Amino acid sequence: MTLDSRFAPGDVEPRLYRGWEREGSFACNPDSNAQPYTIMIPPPNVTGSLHMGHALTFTLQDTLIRWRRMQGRDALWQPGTDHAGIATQMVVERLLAADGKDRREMGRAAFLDRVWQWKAESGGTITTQLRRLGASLDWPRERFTMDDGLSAAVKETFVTLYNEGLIYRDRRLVNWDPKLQTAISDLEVENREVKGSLWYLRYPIEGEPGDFIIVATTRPETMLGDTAVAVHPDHPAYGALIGKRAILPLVGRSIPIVGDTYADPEKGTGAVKITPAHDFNDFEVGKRHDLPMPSILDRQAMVTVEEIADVLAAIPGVADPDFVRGLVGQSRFAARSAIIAELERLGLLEKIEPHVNQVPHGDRGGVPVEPRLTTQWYCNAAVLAKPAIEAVETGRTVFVPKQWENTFFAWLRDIQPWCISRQLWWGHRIPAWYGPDGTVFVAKDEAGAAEQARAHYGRDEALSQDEDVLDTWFSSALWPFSTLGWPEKTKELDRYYPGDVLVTGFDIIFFWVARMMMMGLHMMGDVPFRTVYIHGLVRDEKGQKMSKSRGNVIDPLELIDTYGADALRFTICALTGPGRDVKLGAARVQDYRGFITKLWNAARFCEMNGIRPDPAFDPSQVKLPLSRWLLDAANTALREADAALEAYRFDEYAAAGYRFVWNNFCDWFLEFAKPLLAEGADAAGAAEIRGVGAHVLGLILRMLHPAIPFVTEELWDRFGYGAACSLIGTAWPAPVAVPDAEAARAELDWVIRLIGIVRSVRSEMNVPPAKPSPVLLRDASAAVLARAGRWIEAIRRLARASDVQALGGDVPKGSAQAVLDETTVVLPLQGLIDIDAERARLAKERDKVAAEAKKVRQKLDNPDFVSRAKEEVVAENRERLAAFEAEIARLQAALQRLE
RNA sequence: GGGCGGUUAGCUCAGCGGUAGAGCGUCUCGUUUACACCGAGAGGGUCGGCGGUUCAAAUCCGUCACCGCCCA
Repeated sequence: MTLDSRFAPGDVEPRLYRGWEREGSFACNPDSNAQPYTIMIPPPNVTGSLHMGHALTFTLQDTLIRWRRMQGRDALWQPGTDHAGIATQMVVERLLAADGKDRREMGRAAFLDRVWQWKAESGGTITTQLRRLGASLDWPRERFTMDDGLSAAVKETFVTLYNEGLIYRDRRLVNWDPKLQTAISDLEVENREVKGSLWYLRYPIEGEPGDFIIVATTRPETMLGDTAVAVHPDHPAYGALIGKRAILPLVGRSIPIVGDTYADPEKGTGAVKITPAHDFNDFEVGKRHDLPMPSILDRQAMVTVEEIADVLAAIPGVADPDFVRGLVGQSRFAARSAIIAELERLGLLEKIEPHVNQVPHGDRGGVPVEPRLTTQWYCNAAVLAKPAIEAVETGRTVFVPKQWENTFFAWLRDIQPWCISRQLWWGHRIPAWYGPDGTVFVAKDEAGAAEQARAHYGRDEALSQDEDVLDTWFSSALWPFSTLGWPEKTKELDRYYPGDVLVTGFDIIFFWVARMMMMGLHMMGDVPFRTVYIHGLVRDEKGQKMSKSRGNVIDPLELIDTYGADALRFTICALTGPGRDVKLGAARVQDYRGFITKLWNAARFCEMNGIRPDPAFDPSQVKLPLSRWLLDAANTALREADAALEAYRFDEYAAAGYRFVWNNFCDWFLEFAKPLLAEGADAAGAAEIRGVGAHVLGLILRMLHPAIPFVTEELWDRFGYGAACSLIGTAWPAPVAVPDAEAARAELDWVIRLIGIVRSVRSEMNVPPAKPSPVLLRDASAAVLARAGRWIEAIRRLARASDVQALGGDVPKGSAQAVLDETTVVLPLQGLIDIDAERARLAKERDKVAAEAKKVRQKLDNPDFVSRAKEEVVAENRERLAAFEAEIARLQAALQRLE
C-alpha cells in the first residue's frame, strides 16, 4: 500500500459505493434484536433530478443514518419516489406532443402504458444520482407510490375514511388550473405580484336614473357573474343603499346591494362587486346572503353564458345581450379588454388606477388559477388535524428547532377541507363507482362496488368508475406505513413504525409533515415519526434562492465531479446551523475540500512512518504524556461529535472533527511525533507513538465516516483496519479512560504555549527563520525545567530553538523577552533585533494586560459585584487579577532589563 | 395588515447573562521531504440604533430601523 499524494474521489467513490451495495451494508434487518432506527424520506418526485436541496437533505439524513447504524441500531432508511401526478403527466404529454400525439386520442389505458414505460426508462434518475452522493438507502426496499402494495394502502384508506364520513363529495370553489384543467391544492398555488389595474365601474342604481354605485375591481371580466354588490353596513355614503338594487351593466341583471363586513370601507370605493362562483371571499359572501352562483368561465377559463342566459336583458345604454353572447369562447384576458372597452363606451367606467396585486398562479402550469365551482372529493382535514396538533402539543412528536411547530399549528388549526380529487389520468383512480341514477358506491374494487349496488338496487346495474384520480399527497401521506406493507400486518410495520425522525425543509411542513401526521395518527393510531428536524433551504452565495430563471442553480453532481462527494457533504454539514438557510457556492466546497486533503495527507504521513493498525494496542496502557494528551483530546472530540449529532447540530459535528483532525492531530500530535519516530529515537516510545497514532487515526475515520464516508472508508480499507468496505458497519467509538489525563493536558498545554510564544516573538521581531536561537527560561521551577528538557527536541524543531536552558544570571544584552506563567522566556538575539522595537513590543504587551487588569479591578472594587455576584465568579476574577498583575510585573521587569 | 427569522471581524456564520470566537479571505514570513488543496505569525469587531432590567447584557425585556420568508 502506498497512498497517492492526492485523494482521487472520482476513482474511489463508485468502487466503494458498489462495494457497500454488494455487501448489503445499507440493509436493515427485521430479524435482528437491535433497536431499530428509522428514517422515512419525504419521497422525491419521480420526475425529479438531484438538485442542491436534495443534496442538503439527503446528506443530513445519510449522516444521521450512518451514525446510528455504527452505533449498532438496526437502521432502516426507506427509499423511493412518489408518482407526482401532475408533473409526470405533463412530462409524458410533452413527449407525446413532440411526436404529434395527444393523450385524449390514444385513450386512458394506452396513455397509462406510456407513462409506465417512461417511468421504466427515466424514473430512476434521482435514485441513481443519490448514489453519487453516497446516500446509504436500503435500495432493495425501494417503493413507488403507484406500486400495488401502496395502491392497496390508498384504497384501504379511502374506503375507511369514506365509511367514517371523513371523505365526501361536495360542490364548492376549488383552485382550478385552466391550463392543466384540473383542481389543484392551495399549496400548489403561488401568489405572484403582478402589475395590474384597479378598475372603477359604475353600476346604475335600480329605479334611480343617473345614480350609480361605484365598485372597484381587479378582475372586471368576472362582472358577468356578479350577483350582488356588497358595502360595509357602517359605510357613510353607501350604507343607505343597502336593501336597494343595482343593474349589472352589460348583463342587465338586477342584483341586490347587501351589507357585509367583508366590504372594506378603506379599500377602493368601499363597495365591492360579488362574484360568488369566481372568488373565494365572494363565495362566502354569496353563501351568507343566499346569492345565485353562476359560473361564467368554463374549464379552460373561456367565457360561457349558459348559466346566465336566462337573466340577460337588453337595457339601452347599460346592457346588451348580444355583446355578452359575443364574448362566448373568448379567453378571460380577451374578455377583460372587451368588457372594459364596452363599459367605457357606455360611460360606465369611472376611472382606472394602476394597482399591484397578488395573483394566484398554478405552480406547475404557470397560468393564473381560476377559482371554479365544481363537485370534487374532499377529505375532512379539520377532524384529522386535531390529533396531529395534539401530538405536537404533548410532545409525542417534537420539532427541531422547536419554533417550527408554530408554522405547523398555524396551518393545521385553520385547515380547509382538503380537495383530494384531480382531473388527471396518472394517479390512483378514485375507488368510487356510480350507478345509473348517480348513486355512489365506494369500495376497494369493482366487485365490492357491484355487491353494494346489487344490495341497493336489488339487481345488477351497470356501474361506471369515477374518472378522477387522487391527489399525489394522498398517497404520500401514507408513505411512513404503506412502504412497510400496511394494510398487511408485516413484521416491518410492527418494527419500524413509528419512525424516528423526518428530515425536511420548512417549505415541506404543510405538504408532507402535516399530512403524514394526520394519516399516520388516524390509520395507524400513532405518530409517523417522533422528531421532525427542519433544515433551511439552499441558497447561492449571495443568499438568493436558486432558480432556473435566475440562472444561479448549482448542480450538485458537478460539484461532486469537481471536488468529490465528501467535500460537498462536509461543506453541507459545516454550514448547516440551526434554523438557517445554507448559502453555498463552489468556493465553499473548494475550501472544505482542503479538509479532505488534509486528512488524506495526515494518513499518508502515518503510512510513511509505519503507523498501522495494531490489534494488540491498548490505549489504557499508554505511558507517554503525548499519547495520553492525544487520547484525551480524542475523547473530547468524540463527546462533542456525539452531543452535536444528538442535537442535530451538523455544524458543530463538522467543527469538532475539523478541529480535532487539523488542530490537534496534525498541528501538534504529528509534529511532536516526528522526533520520536526519527531514527535513533527510543524504540519503546516510538512503538507507543505508532500504536496511539494508528488507534486515533482509526477513531478519526470512524468519527467522520457519517459525514465523509468515501475518504474514510478508503483509508480504513487501505490501512487494513478492517475488511474492504467494512468501516460503514464498524462500531461507533466511545471515549476511553485515559490515565493522568489532567497532567498530560497541563504538560502539552505548556509546551504548545511555549512554542507559540517563541514563534510569535521571533516573527514580530523579524528574526530570520534560518537563524535558530537559544531559549532561556528565567525564574523557571524545577518541574518546568524538567518539562522543557523532556520536550527539547520538539521545541528545537517547532520553535526554531538551538537549545533550551535555565537562565541563572543576568539577561544577555539584546535579548527579546516574553512571559509564560511564572517564567520569563528569553531569546538572546543580540544584533538580530532592534532594541527600540523590543521595548515598544513589551510596553504594548504590558499595556494590553494592564487594560485587562483595570477592567477586572474595577469590577472587584464594586461592592455590589462582590456581594451579589456568584461566589465562583468573584473568585475567578480575583485569580485573573492576580495573574494579570504578576504578568505586568514580569513584563515591567523585562522592560527595565533592557535599559 | 398578521406572524416568523435575521442584523456579531472584509465574507460565511457560531456564541444567547459573567475574559468577544471559528472557518475562509487580507497582510508579513517560510524550498522545516505528510500536505502550497501547506506551515508560522499578525492585523481586524463601540456584537444594527435607542431605552430598560441586572452587581454584570452580544446574550433578557421594550422600541425603532433595515433585510428575508410565510400567511392574508
